[in-house]
Amino acid sequence: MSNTMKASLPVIRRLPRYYRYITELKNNGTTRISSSQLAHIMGSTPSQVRQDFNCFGGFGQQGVGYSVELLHSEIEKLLFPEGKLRAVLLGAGNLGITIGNFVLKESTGVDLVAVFDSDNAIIGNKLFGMEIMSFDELVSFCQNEHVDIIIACTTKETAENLAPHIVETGVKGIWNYSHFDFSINDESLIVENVHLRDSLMALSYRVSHKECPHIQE
Amino acid sequence: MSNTMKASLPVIRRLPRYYRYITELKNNGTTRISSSQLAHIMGSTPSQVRQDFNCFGGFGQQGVGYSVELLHSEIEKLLFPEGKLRAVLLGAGNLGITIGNFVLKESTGVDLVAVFDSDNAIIGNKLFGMEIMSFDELVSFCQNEHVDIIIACTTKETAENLAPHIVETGVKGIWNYSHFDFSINDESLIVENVHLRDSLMALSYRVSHKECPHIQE
DNA sequence: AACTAATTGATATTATTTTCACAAATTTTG
DNA sequence: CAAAATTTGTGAAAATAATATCAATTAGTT
Repeated sequence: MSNTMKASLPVIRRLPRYYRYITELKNNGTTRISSSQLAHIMGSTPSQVRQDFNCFGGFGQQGVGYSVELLHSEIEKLLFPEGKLRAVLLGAGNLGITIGNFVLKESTGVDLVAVFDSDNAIIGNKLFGMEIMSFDELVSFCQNEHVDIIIACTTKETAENLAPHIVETGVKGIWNYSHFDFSINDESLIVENVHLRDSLMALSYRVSHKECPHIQE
Repeated sequence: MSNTMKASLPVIRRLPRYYRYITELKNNGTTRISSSQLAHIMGSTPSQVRQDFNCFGGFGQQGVGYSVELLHSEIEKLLFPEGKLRAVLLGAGNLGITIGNFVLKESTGVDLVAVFDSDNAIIGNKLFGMEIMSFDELVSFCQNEHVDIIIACTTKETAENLAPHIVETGVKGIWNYSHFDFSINDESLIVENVHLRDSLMALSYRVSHKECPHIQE
């Protein structure tokens, strides 16, 4: 039955939103939903909803719709098939602390297991109940403790310096908040960039060019 | 000469990255660059670079390439055509403080002019040298002080409650960190979502399905 | 038990985005 | 100064993504 081609990046990026809304529906006590209802909530089209789910074999039943319970558990399995991922935080500054807090309190599926920084003044201090470690210990820690992802909240320069060692750590992905673009974006190491400045600039462009994008010649 | 069709969203989202790298080149003292060199830095193709710039009329010279100086100033004009945007921060919690700091210290083109929160315990306190105001004052402040964008760092619930009043404020855009999806995403009000949880989940999916996306039937 | 309405899964079509190909313009070289 | 080497701008082609269509399936109704 299952069609099951590889899901494209646009589809993957919609999965968390499906999960978000379906979790809400589940908590509401809704048990069944149609592609059109879901499309309405998502601001997309019924076709897209069905097409998206069919990338993974299709979770619905013709004539009936989708079971919210089933959708929820299937998408959860897609997002976190191997249980929780183990993450380490690089950079215990303002941003690092905020993101670390977020991961600890508001994220599903990811455990924060260590914090690293370059500043000798704070190494050894406790953060989130963990001792802040030196970057010197990063590679061996990751190798020994089975770390899945690195959360990079450092400066551009620090990220740049660390980059050559990242491959040695054996991690599978980087959640990157630094202004440095980790170029190793192949199958062996996936980089998810959260470039706040870029996002703000894109908003600025769109806000400034709402009407009158450019004069047609 | 200028082709000048409306720039598509993918093009707009690449603009800040161009700006980032071109600023670096400019600071390096590089004066000229070709589309292939720039493509190499950006991890894209020469064609795409040229096509992108041609959305805005094309900044290059045949046989020569692009002037780094000119590219920099032209893209800057595209991103911030009306000078700095005026922004207000909603939510003075952990995330709000971090993002506010970021805007004050690391962003180009955006000024933070006020901070709002719902918590009576902190209203009146100073943050970034500004008195934290109550949400009750939001609409009138925005109307009187010509605010361009709202930075939403509140809870989902607070964002949901505020949503109906956002149109009244007259702002042109929302930089949204809340888990609430502002649905009014039309020409009159542009929403740029920074859904950290979604981004982390997308990373989780990609990390977990690196090899073996799904078995081809 | 047959008929109607609803709804998915799958295929086809359309739209969008990226890449290719080449003429036009410029610089460099012999 | 002509020829060769670059390199952009632009229109065409290819690839990708979104939407529409419709047969197949199910639930409900009379």
